[in-house]
Amino acid sequence: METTIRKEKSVSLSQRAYEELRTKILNNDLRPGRFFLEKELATLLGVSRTPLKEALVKLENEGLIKVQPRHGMQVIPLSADDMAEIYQIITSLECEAVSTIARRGLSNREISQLEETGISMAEALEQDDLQSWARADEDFHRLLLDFCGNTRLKQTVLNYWDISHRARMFTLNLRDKPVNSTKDHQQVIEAIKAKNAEKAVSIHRQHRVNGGAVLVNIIKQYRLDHL
Amino acid sequence: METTIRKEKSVSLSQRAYEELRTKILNNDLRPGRFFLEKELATLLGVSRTPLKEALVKLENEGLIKVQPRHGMQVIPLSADDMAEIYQIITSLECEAVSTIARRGLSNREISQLEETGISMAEALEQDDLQSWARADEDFHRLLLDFCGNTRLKQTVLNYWDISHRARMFTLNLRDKPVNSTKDHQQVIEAIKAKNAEKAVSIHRQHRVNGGAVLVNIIKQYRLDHL
DNA sequence: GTATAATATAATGTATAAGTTAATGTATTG
DNA sequence: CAATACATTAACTTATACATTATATTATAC
Repeated sequence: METTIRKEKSVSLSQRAYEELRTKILNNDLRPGRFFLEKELATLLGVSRTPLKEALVKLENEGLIKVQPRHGMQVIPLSADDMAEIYQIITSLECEAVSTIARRGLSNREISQLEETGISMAEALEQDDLQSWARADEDFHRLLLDFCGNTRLKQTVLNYWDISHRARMFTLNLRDKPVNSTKDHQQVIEAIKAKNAEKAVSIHRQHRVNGGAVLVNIIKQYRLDHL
Repeated sequence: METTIRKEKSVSLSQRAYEELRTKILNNDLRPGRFFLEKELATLLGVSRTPLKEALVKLENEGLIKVQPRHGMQVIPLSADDMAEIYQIITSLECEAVSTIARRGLSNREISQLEETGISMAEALEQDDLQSWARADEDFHRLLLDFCGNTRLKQTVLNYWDISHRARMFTLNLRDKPVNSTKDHQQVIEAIKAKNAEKAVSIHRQHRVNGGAVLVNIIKQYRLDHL
């Protein structure tokens, strides 16, 4: 508790503004496309404009928002085309990570960690808990990025996850039950165990291409052009 | 002339600070690893600290610098491992672009544009003009990114090009004459013409993997751990 | 009624002062 | 000589005042 307080005190206002704003964006608390003026946001976050501006520069650089001078900032709405672009990048880089891992191999401990996420996903499905399922699914993908060992690749993918997060969470309940995901993950793990990079990449790519297509189609189907 | 002045006037001080600082970084005008205090940079660029801070936030976000509170900012030195990481990402995303292009095909005009860069590269080699060669080489890669049509993928790759630019320019004169590059490029173009995505990707990947290995090896060989 | 010019307003850019805090220097003690 | 405590200095954070400029509103001319 005390360390939390102390840690909280050491975070600058600009860092706090950044984190709060980013959380609101990812939680769909700020309607995409709507403009928010600097003074509105400063009041909302309880800071002056200087730390707020710093936060806005970071978020714009990360592709989550766009600042239009004199009109304010807006959460960038995501179209189906945007999602297709983003998934193309995520797929490419994750496959690169999978390829690296499969060629190098993983320790038994690392394999266990991956398998545990599959168990969690299956349990979450049994309990009809899509939020837990999504977290376990993300754990799987994140572990792949961790094991790859390329910190910049991981950071780049995480950034694109952020950008697509709202759309992924928004459409979670609109998709069919993700029973295939667990199978795909298991097959990727098997291929990694066998050090079959080509197969691991092929399965993972198909997994991501399918997932991306589902998402893009939902956006088109529901005409959600302001996600 | 007047439009230049007017355009110049409309660029904010923070944008100007960002561009000047970025140019200095890419030109190796600021020694990597050395710290520069905010007030030093503000004086150097002739601005106050507010626009400078904004510039620093952007550059740090782009991975070109690191700001260490109370010590100032430093251009991030690049090690051989860093370059290996960066080239892994560039290679993966460029190959994704090549795959997309080769599967979709290019117009005759687009093919011509690519071939023109090969001509420029050959001419530059004849004249022993490595700077011109480097520009033509970059033109080739940039066109691939343009034709792919994924603006985020292009932006991400350009950002990593930026980060690696200093190392690439620094080592330009330390590498063997890049005669293979022109051949590789030509073969990629031929495979794209034939809509052979697998072949185009394979050649391009090998091209980039080789280029990356050369760079990484030069950094290791010359012990250039502060590039 | 429409187009244009003038004016007012509001949003943002920028500079800088004040406050906070971390780094450094110095003195003291064991 | 090393470790620790304290004082000083310097770097950065933050708030806000002022300047600039883009946008909105109003007035005027045709």
